[in-house]
Amino acid sequence: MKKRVTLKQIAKELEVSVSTVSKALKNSEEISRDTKDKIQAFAKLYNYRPNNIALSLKNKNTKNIGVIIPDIVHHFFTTVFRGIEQYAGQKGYNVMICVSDESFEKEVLNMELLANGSVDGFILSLSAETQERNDYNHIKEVLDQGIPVVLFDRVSKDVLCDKVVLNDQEIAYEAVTSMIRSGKTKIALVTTENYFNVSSDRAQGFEKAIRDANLAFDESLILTLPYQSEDDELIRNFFERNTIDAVLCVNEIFAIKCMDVVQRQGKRVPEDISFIGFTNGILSKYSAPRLSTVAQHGERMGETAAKLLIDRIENDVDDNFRTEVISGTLIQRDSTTN
Amino acid sequence: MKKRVTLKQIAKELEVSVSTVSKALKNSEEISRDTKDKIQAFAKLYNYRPNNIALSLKNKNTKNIGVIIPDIVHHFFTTVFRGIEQYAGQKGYNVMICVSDESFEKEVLNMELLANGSVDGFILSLSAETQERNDYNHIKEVLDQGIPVVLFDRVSKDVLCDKVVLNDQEIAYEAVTSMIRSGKTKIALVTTENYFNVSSDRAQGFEKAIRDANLAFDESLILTLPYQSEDDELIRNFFERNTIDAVLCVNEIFAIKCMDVVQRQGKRVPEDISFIGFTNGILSKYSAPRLSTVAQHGERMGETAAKLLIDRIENDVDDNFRTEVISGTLIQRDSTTN
DNA sequence: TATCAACACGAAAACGGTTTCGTAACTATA
DNA sequence: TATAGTTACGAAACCGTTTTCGTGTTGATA
Repeated sequence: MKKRVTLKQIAKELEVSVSTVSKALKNSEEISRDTKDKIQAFAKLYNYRPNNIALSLKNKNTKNIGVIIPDIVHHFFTTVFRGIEQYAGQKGYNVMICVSDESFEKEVLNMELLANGSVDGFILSLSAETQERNDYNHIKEVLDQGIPVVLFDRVSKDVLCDKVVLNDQEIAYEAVTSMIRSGKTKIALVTTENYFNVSSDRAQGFEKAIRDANLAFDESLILTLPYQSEDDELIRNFFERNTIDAVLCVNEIFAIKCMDVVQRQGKRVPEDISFIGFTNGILSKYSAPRLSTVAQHGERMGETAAKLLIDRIENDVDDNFRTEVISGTLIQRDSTTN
Repeated sequence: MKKRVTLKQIAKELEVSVSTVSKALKNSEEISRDTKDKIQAFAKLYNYRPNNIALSLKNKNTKNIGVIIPDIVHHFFTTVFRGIEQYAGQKGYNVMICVSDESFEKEVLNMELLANGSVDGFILSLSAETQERNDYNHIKEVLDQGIPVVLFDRVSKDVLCDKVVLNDQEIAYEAVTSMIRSGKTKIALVTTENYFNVSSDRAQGFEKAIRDANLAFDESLILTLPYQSEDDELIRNFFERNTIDAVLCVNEIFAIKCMDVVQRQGKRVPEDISFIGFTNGILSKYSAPRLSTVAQHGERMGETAAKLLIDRIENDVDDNFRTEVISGTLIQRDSTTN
C-alpha cells in the first residue's frame, strides 16, 4: 500500500523547497528548466496529484455542488439529476446528493451539513413538508451566507433566488384544451394537495381551459389524492360517483392507476375516457394503452439549473435573480383521441 | 450578507487566542467556566459551525463516500442508492455520486477525481464497457492507496475487495423451475452480452434448471440483445422463429418489450407464454399483465454495501474481503400461471 | 518565605497546498 | 571595479481547524 505522495515528500526527496516543487509542477517561469524536468519526472513517477481538500481550503471553493431532492427512486428527479451531473461534470464540478425524503427536517439537516464548507452552491427541489409548512429559513440563511441556491420544479415565490420551472399552467391548459377539441366535455383533474406549487399551477391551467371553452367548471370533478398512497379506494369511488370522459393527472402514477381502475370498471380508454398525465417516464411508454403525457424535459431543467448555479458561483453577480421557464411538450399517445 | 464566522474571528473579537476558543467550544476542562460561557454564547449568537474542509484536512477523513454507477435514470440503481444514502447518512457520511454512463473512460475519470482526497471510500457498480474490457487497474490503484472499495451487483472476481451481489444463479434457477413446474417446456432466455457477470450467472441458473428437469437445452432459445436498444426487430424475429411457452428475461424492460411483441402477435400471457423478469420496478407492477419478477432488494444491497464500506473505513481491518450475497425473491404476479 | 501544584490560557505545529516577497549568486553595464 | 539587473530558489504567510506543550499567575504547603 503506497499512500499518495505530497509536495513535502517530493521536496524532501529532491532536496528542494516545497515552494519550488509547487512552482515546478505548475511550469512556472521562475524555475530553471533542469529543476523543472527533475521535479516533473519525479512527480509523474510517483503519480502525484494535488490534494483536493487542501486546494479547497486554500482557494475557498470546493468545486462541489449540493443537490437536494425529495426522492431518488423517481423518474423525473433522476432525469433532472442527470442533466445537472452532465453539465456540472463538464464544468469541473462534482455533485453531492442528499435525499430529503419529503421531510422538512431532513432537508434542513442536509443543507446545514453541506453548507459548512462542503459545497459551493445548492440545487434543490422543495420537499412536500417544506412546501406545506411554508418555512424557508434554512434556504434564506444559506443564501445570506453568500452561498448561491437554485430552486427547480418545486419552488416558492417566498425565496429570492434563481429558479427553473415548467410552464405548468400553460401546458396544463394546452393538455385540457386538446381533450376538449377532441370532443370531451366532462373533464376531471386528479391532483395532489395545493401546497405544491406545481399542482396549484396545473389546476389553474385546468380551470382556465375549461372556462375558456365555455364548459361548466365543476369543483367536484377534482380529486385530491394523498401524495404517496397505496390505497385505490378513493379513485374507485371518484370514478363511480361521477361521469367523466377525460382526465388530467398531475403525474404519471396517478394516471396509470386511474386508467387501471377505469378499465376494470369496463370503460374503454380513450374512447370512453381520455387520459393525460405529467412526466414522460418509463411507465407512460409501456402502459396499456400507452399514456399521452406532458414531457417535462427534466434533463434540460437540470442542465439549466446547473448553468444558473455555476454562473452565479463563478461570477458573483448582481441580485437580479432569474427564473428560467422550460416549456413542457404534450406527447400524444394512445390514451387520448384526436 | 454575513459570511460564516471562524475561530479566528471569534478569538479576535473576544480577545482570546484561537486555541482557547477551540477548546471552549469543545467544553474542555482546561478553560474556566466564565470564559467558556462567554465564548459559547458568542458562538451561538453568530451561529458558528466548524468548517468541514478544514476538519477534513486536519483529520484526514472527509466523511464522504463516492458512489459510481452506470446510470441514474434506472430503478435498480436508484434503489441501491437509496439504501446507501440512508445507511451512510445515519452514520454521518455524505454521498458524492458520479455516473459513468456505461463508459470506461468516465468511470476512470470519476474515480481519479474523487480519489484525490474527496472521499474516504467508494461504492461502485462496473460500467458495461469496463466489464467488456476487463480492465480494473483504476480500481486496483485506488485500493492500493488504501482507499476501500465495495463493488455491488456488477462485480468482477479479478478485483479483490468487498462485494455485494445477488444470488443470480440460484434465483434464476428458481424462476425457471417454477415455470417448468407449471407445465412449461419450451423456455427461452432473453439476456445481454455475457461480459456482464449478472447475465452469465443468470444464464447458468437458467441452463441448470432446464437440464435438471431433463428438458432439452436449446441454445437457439437464447436471445442476446444489445444492452440499450430501441429496436424491437430482433425480438419480433425471435418470437416468430421459435415456439416458446415461457421466457426468463434478465431485466424488466426486456420482459415488458417481449410481452408487448408477443401479445401483438396474438398470444396470451400467461396462458400461451409465461414471463418472468428481473428488477421489481415500477414497470412490473403496472404492466399488463402485471409482471412476475425477481425482486433484487436494491435497498438492502445498498445498505449492505454501505455497511461493509464504512466498517472498513473506520476499522482499517485485515485483508479478509467479504462477499455478501443478497437473496432475490421471486414475486408471482399475472404473467405466470401456477 | 521559598517551593510546588493547579489552573487557565497562549504559542506553535500540523494537515497539503499556493503565492508573495526576499535574497544570494551571477551576469552585464558603465 | 562598483552598481544594477537577472535568475533561481527559499521562507513564510495563509486557508480553518485541533492538539501538544509551554508558561505566567495564583494559592497552598512546609
